[in-house]
Amino acid sequence: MPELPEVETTKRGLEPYVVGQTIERLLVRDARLRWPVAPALPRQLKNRVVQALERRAKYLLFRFEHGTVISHLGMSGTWRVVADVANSEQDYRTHDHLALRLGSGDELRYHDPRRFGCFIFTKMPAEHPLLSKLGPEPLGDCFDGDYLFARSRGRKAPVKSFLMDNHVVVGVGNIYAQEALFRAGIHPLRLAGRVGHERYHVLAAVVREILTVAISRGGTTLRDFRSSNGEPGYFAQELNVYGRAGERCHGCGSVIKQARLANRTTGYCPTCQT
DNA sequence: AGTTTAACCTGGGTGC
DNA sequence: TGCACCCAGGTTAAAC
Repeated sequence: MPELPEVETTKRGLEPYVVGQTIERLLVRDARLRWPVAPALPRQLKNRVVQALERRAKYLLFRFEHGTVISHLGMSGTWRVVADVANSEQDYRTHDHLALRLGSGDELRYHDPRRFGCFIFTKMPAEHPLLSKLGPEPLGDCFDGDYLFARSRGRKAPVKSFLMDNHVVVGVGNIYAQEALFRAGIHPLRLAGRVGHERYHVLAAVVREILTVAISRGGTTLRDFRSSNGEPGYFAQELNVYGRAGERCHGCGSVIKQARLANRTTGYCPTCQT
């Protein structure tokens, strides 16, 4: 589920429930996430106050006075808020791996069937390997066509791989990489170093627009964090190539093709994308 | 150093 | 029903 827009939506949804709250208890029901949840973590967080909840790339950052929890949703992670938890403590669902009991009486529960997510505490987040090498935010000021053009010179990887590289720019996942390249008219297999300045200008603008629109969609589908999440709609109606192999291009009517790139399915229009 | 590949997991769908 | 396979919104570490 989580691409950048959903992580952002999750962050905005949790924020009012968690910021300023004291962690009364962290319950680790299953520590086997991408990296095991440290046995010391419940003790480290007990009675600490969440100063802020932020997003960097697809990471959620729980800020405390003494450090930061770096959390990721992996491929299948979700958070939800359970209100008045004293009366519903036993209704944990399968794959509810973490439970954060808050001073308010609410409980934040982390659910992740595939367990690709993580929940790591560090005192120096800026130096943490997971964060220190990340590229700029796609919705931030540093990301534009000039930047992409400069970074891509000499690169021989396909432009789609380049766009999905977290060292280049963060938050562009498999769906939005495909959709952005379609809208920019760029073939996903074209070498990054052989895409021109003007096309990178278009690509950067399109990435921004797609993510911005998707965030607005996520905000509507995931607004109620106190009930179980409905499946996000992602803007299924606006999808042009993702999951559409064999169907007709919305632009020209050609049959959408599919390629395998870095083990990821990649749809594209052989006519519109060059 | 840049690029590709394998690996981490569960669950849902498909085909035999 | 069962089973064997393939696929899935991500990312790192290892291998070319």
